[in-house]
Amino acid sequence: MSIESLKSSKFTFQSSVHSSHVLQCLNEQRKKDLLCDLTVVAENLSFRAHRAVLASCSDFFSARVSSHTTAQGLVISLPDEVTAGGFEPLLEFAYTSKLIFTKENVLEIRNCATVLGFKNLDKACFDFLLPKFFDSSRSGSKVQRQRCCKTKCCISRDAELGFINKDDISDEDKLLLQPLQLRFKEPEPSCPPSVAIEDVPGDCLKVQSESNTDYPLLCPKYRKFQIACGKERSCLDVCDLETAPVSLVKKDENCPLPCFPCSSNGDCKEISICSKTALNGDEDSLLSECCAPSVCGPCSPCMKKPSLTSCRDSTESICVSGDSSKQGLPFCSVMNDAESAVMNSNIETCSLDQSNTLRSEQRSSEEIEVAKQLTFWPECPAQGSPSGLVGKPSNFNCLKSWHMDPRAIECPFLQDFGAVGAQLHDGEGGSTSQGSPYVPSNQSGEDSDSFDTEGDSESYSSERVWEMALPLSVEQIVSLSRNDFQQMLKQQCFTREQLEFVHDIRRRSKNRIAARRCRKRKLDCIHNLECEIEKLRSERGKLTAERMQLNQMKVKAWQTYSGLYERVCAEAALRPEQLQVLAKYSSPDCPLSAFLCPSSNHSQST
DNA sequence: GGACGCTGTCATCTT
DNA sequence: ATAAGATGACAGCGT
Repeated sequence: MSIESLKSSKFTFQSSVHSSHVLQCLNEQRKKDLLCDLTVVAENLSFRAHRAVLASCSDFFSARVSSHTTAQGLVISLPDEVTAGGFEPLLEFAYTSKLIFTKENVLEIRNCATVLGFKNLDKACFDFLLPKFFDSSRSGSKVQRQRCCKTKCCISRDAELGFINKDDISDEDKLLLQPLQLRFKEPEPSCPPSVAIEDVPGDCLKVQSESNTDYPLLCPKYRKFQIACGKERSCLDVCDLETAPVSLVKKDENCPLPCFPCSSNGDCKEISICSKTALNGDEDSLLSECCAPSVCGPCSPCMKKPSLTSCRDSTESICVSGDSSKQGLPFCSVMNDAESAVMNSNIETCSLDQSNTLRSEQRSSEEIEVAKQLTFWPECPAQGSPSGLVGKPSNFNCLKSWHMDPRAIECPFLQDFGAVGAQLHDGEGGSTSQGSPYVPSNQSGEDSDSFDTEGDSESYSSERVWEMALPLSVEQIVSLSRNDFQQMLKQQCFTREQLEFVHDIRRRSKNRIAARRCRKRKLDCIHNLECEIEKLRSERGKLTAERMQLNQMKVKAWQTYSGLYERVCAEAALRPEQLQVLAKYSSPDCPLSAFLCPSSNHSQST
């Protein structure tokens, strides 16, 4: 395609975050009851909403809303079978794409979803999920799991392998299981439904209960601190807030701080399902959006493949529409994740043309030419390569140079550091990190010494990530579970240098986080011990005062009884030998003894 | 310029 | 065997 023809081409900018932003704004409006034009009544509760939103999610609302022309004040009473408890999560889902449910209410929600004709949920979610929840047929072989971290690990591993049956899990296990990211076994390698119970990078999730001595579920690693800090420990100590995925934060009324959904009774099982399909309408991908690391190939079908970062991912893509009439096929080139990682952005390359190999050469040069027409594209060699666009060194170079252009910093595409995805081939181009003329000389190559002493290690790591042309961010390298990480390494074609770097980044980042946790625990422990010391001091003061008071009372009582004894003995006119016998069988504390030998006993009692 | 606190990293141990 | 996390020790940096 010539430059002239490209100049006459139409360009399309497609933002995949736009829709989620819009939805988010709508949700905020709903919460503030702004621009809401619909009241939904379920049982005795009413919910405000935007009719357009509900109509777009639900057949029921679509039918009901379209039959009303009232501009304002439309009130829709839901059928009796739709409960408020079942509807509310659906309403949340309509505005957030996330369905939060428990094992207890999943059936209720499913029923409501069915009645209301909630799209994207029925088949993709419940039909898959419910058997996992309620099928007890697969529970036979499960062994009794140990509590604490090992439980989590076992469950995590089983869950990742898809062998888990939630019925097999004890309440404590559920507690541990809940924040994990479960991926049930996928029947098909492509586009399988999955359930996400999102992952917690932290460790044991048992929050200390009121009893304070309830340690059994704690990880032994934490037990020392837990025991040392005793009662003062709170959920904050266990929950790693720094790395907690927001979407799984449960609002625990017992915990003033946002923490993972743990409760003292061990009964926590809220599960969050993220769905992009509410935005893109891809029903099949409903549950796959929250799961395993996967490599997105260049073709549209693979867009359904699980995306590692889908729960938080926001992607931007540039869609360059070529002249389809000349191409013979629709041509949509979206720069792929490989490049996107290089640019710390999510610019995908995907061709609707299944035979993308043929066109990739054209596309690479075309894209460069097209990009040149965008004002922020700097000069770069328009090299073609028959090996395909993805991961081609020429494009990397271009993209790198683009990234390094100061103007590009303002480019919204470069704001996100997100997507995992495209394959990064190191074929004929070799390592893109080696000898790239676009990499600043002071940052190229291995410079571990300077790395260690860089001021901002994390940002430096991020820089290195794109220097190394890695298709994922530091955050992703660190936050991947072990299995996911291994899977990712298998799927990516890393050079040895890249591999070492990824491992290095992961190790150091994890250790950095661990060191922070460790220091925080120490500080918390010190603080708690200080509090404990204060408390003990205060308690000691109280006890000392109490003891003095009791002593005074004792003296007073002794004096009183002493007087009474004296009177009794005097009135009884006991003879001395009778008094001796009486004293013999009296305790030394008895006033009679003092009466007989006042000096010794009195001084003793005081 | 030294003390101090914070932070990242490494080495080592435990799980 | 391997990975992950915890933690002591050390070093660099800023105040």
